[in-house]
Amino acid sequence: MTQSNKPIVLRLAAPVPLRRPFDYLAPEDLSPELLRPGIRLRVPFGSREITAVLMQTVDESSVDEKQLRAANSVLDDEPLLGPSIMALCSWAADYYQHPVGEVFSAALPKTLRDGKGLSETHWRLTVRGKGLPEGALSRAPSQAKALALLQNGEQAPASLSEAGVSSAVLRELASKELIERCRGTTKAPNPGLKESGPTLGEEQAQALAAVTLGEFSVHLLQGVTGSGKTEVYLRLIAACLERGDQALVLIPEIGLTPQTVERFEARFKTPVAVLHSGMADGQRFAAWQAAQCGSAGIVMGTRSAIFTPLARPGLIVVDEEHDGSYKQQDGFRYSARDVAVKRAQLEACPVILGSATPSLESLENARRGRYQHHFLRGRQGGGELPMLQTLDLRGLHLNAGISDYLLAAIRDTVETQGRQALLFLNRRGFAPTLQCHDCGWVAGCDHCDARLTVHLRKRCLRCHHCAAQRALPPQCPDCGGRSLLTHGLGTEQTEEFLNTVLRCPVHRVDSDAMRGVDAMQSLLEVAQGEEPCVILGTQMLTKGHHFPAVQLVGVIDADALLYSADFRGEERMAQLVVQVAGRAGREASGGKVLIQTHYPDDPLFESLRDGHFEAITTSLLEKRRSSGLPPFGQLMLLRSDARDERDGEAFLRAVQREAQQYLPKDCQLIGPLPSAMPRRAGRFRWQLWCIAASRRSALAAAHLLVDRAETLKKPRELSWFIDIDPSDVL
DNA sequence: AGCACGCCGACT
DNA sequence: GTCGGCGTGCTC
Repeated sequence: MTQSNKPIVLRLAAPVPLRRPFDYLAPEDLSPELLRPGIRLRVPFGSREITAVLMQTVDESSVDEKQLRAANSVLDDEPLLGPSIMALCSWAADYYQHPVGEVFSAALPKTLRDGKGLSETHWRLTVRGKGLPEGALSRAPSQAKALALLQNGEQAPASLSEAGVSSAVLRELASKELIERCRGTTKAPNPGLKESGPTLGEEQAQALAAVTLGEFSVHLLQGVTGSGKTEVYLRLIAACLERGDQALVLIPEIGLTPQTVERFEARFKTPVAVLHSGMADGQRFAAWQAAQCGSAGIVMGTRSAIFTPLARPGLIVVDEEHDGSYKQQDGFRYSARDVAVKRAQLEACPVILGSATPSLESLENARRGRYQHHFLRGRQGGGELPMLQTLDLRGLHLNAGISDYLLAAIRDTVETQGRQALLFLNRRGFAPTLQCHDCGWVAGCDHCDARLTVHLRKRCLRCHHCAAQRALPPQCPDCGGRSLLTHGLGTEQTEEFLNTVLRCPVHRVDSDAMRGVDAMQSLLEVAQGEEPCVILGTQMLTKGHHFPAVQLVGVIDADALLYSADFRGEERMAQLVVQVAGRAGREASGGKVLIQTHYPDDPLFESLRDGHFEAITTSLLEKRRSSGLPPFGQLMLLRSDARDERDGEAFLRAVQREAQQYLPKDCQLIGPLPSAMPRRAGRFRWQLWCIAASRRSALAAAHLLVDRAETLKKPRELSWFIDIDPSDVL
């Protein structure tokens, strides 16, 4: 009996937007044990050569073997991605129904995606350097010192420069062939502390004790601003490092301020690798490598850092887990918080989700006992929670949105008490509408179903949904009328008003005012300086920053948040008010929060006033349960985007018709519906909702929808995508 | 996403 | 007569 010598088939993730892997034959003359999942290969792809990641080797290809091409070369002798990251990426590609290749791309820095090798970043002694007789470099003390440091093994450039060794000295030693570059290898992170933390409170100690390292568990750590969540993270990280493991810390996008990193660096001796989207490729690559080889004990980053491989993962922390920036809003639309939980499971380590205002999803998971729930109720350092007060706006006279009562409170804060006031208004610009008083014309965007916002400072009209911008017209373009009115309110207007009635500085904090890299930094410096002032801003203000001298927080228009078309409007409003309130009186006591609303009797405001965030979440969860919305039903959207007004609707309707008969029983298709803003940037957007009662059928439904959408023929210029667990349904 | 192949307008 | 416009179809 002749046994045919079956070739090994390589299943690869190729960096193309296709939802399937590609099979190849192994390169000629290669010992099979080198073909380990997680290595990269160069393979011919159409007419070009690409870098792909080996997912697995299989005995038989799903395509005709004659069509298989052989890989050109193997790039790595060791897998770049370990088994848990490999499994994580495969899971994510399936769960989010996103092309595998693009998911794997998220786990590699650009340099490695492009096929370059791991760089040799560290320094070590050469044979010659090791054999150097004692006292040989007595005339070059800095070189001798560097050599002495390297006796203990290879060193990263960062740790050498910290020890006072300049790169010039290293160059000199390298030219004498006493030292050489090498690849940094796994090395236990230095678990030592630079400084010890404060004594833990009882609740903090309890939370800390509940986390067992070395096994999977999910912990929801709920504590108001100033309750010491970070201290619990730091203690856990210390324990993790003590075991020789690394910790991965995720923080929201805007929260990644130098201060956040500094706080960790001040506590620990181990290097902290920082990863975020704004970094240069080189820096990012260096941080990735430090995480992957294990030379950094702490890896800290924004959303995308969740896919960074760690040599010895021991703990994952997701700070401000409710934060919207954890959900990617284009391309690969994953939630880093949810991926973190999956990753912890695969790595068999604990994950801590921390927030003052947890998402309803996490709260429900805690209620069901899937997550352990820990509360930190007391404020560290004896600071008291600010008093929340609603201000009934009905019938009151307003100046730029500010009632006389709020103005008096601001005056009292800055002028009498010499403290700072923080005002929150979630609309930038001067006014959201420009109208002609003579004919009623309203300035609208040519490309979106939106009104243009008046920006007086820049004397222009801007669309906040696309790039459109034009000069402020001197007269009505329709009738030539000269009296143009503005309606509604924006931060610019309130700023202008406050400047006319207050003597202290008014600092505006929105994406217009915070253009430069340093703008936020210098504002924070002003705020730390404790000079009496008003800080007026949008959403930007609610994230993480410390304003120690703020005594009064004003929410100028709480109602606007409630009117959101999104079903998460109320949840967001409550989170936002609590977050913004957390900025008040952090160090001092007697902080006050004033919420301006026309609906002071709304139970939501009543609960906020009484400090019952839990009462709010309980009632919101009840509403979600009765309507079958998340977290009780799993939501996904098939969204279309086309130049033609009707194409998207027709396409989604066709998908719906075909999918309907195969849909699991506990799933429901709704729509197609036009988006809340049907036309945006010149494209018409439609969406098909799918709500599934169970996770299992949600996955089946997602497969089904994508399969139908891929098969059905569609107009050329129509594009579609699926959004699993969407954060915004607008 | 790339990239090639493919069939119609203004240039050396 | 060709260079090149971007429509459309494929990539193991």
